[in-house]
Amino acid sequence: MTDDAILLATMALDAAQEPAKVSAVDRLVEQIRELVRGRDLVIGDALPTERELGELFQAGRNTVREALQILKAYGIVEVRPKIGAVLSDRHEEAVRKLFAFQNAISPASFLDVQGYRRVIEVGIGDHIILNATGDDLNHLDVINARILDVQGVDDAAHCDFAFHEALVTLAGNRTLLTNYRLLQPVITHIMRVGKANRPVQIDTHQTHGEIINALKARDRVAYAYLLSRHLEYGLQFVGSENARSTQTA
Amino acid sequence: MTDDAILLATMALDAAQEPAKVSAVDRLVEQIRELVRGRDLVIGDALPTERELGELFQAGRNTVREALQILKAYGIVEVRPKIGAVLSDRHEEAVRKLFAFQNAISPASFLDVQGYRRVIEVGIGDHIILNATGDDLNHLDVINARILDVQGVDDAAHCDFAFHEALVTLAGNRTLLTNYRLLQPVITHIMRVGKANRPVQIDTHQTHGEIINALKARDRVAYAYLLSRHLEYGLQFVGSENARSTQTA
DNA sequence: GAGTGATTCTTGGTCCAACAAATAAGGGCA
DNA sequence: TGCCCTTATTTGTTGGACCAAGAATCACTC
Repeated sequence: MTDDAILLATMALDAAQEPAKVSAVDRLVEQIRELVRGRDLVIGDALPTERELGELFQAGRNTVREALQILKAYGIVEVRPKIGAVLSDRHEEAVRKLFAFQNAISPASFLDVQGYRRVIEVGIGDHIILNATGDDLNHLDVINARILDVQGVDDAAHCDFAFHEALVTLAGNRTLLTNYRLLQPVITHIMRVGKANRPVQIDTHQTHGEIINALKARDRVAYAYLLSRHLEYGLQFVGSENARSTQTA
Repeated sequence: MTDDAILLATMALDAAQEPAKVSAVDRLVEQIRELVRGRDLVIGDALPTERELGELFQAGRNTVREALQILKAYGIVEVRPKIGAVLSDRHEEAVRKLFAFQNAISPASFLDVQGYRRVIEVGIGDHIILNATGDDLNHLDVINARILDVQGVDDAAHCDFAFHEALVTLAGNRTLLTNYRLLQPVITHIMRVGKANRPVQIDTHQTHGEIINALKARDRVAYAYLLSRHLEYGLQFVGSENARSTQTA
């Protein structure tokens, strides 16, 4: 945890590089964060009421509300009527939402995302083959089986993503997993489009199974081949749907 | 979720629009986004004033302001006094900031980040070797040369990152590049710590040069080896820094 | 005394009015 | 023309008002 301590300290330094231009709202955001840190509040604890915060920091309630809106957008608090603002653990979700927001403005092509996935999922093959236990791989089977039980396109897409997410989890790298999860909305959307054209739960389950078998056989070449083909397979369907794909993977 | 259904129904009666959020602020956020899309506004264009937005969407100015605070936190508008809200291109920066914020709460270890970088940077080797032109690789030389001209640790770290960023850029995948850039604060910090112990601009330049030469020779094995060693090389210094820091603390 | 229903009170959600600060815009002047 | 000053507009901030929803309290009944 020494790494984390240092990282934490410097991140704080990086964040505090805005000398001038302090609006009351920004000041309040920082003060509320300090309040949270100072009181050692944990997820689920409630902050003072808006009126109390205003009195505490000498600010109007509207100003407090604007600060809370920012904190809410950042996913650190969740404000419930009558209860007030409570500390939330939705920051990862907030990052995902913001990321999708950005993609909605300047959308990356499907091909682009699939290319990213290929680099990641193929790249972790070696680590999985060298380190994954039999139980790990059997767990993949369990997750893969779920796709046979669902009906709607949305659920199927979520099951599909859950499998790939489990795959990435086996890489044992938190940064990698966090980054991969960032693309969850985009990836599931790609899957939805693919599955909408033609329900392929059985095919997907089959292909996932082959990928798992390649891992069980510790065959890195087969794994990379099957995975690449799997990702490209979905592409031919989204290709007809979305003609915006210009990037090369 | 029955409450949501009821609320949704009333919203439909009220606004006759698609499932807008239950809050007027969230509704405004969406309406302003639609306004931007509908008018084909580009970066730098100004939105209507707060009062005009309020009149346009039947909302009070404070409500408009709360919506603008969210949009501002999301990095898609910037509010300037007297001018009003203008469209901004800071959304990527906003994502990075929020991502760093998340890391400050649950920080990943250095080893974790370096492992992520290894997967990415090694994984794109094949694509670079197959697709990069001579000019592309010469451009890497240009960027690499800059590290010899700088003095401070911070500048050296930024140059170092710029090289790796240029490397990832050659993968020609926007999603990949965006994700890599997300870790810029963390990565540059790792570099700062490494270079603080011992100024190694010349060594770094040398190693980067070897990596470029491997790419020029289209030698993927050498590229993967040199890059892996390069990333591990930095690790030993951050390791000693951690130990030293623990003793002092 | 326990349970239950009505009432009160607190709190967030929204809006308005007012003032301060900042600044773009326009007019006056050399 | 070019510069400076005034003015008007707009954001920044605050306080207050009201509403709706839900928690808390109290009164009533069994």
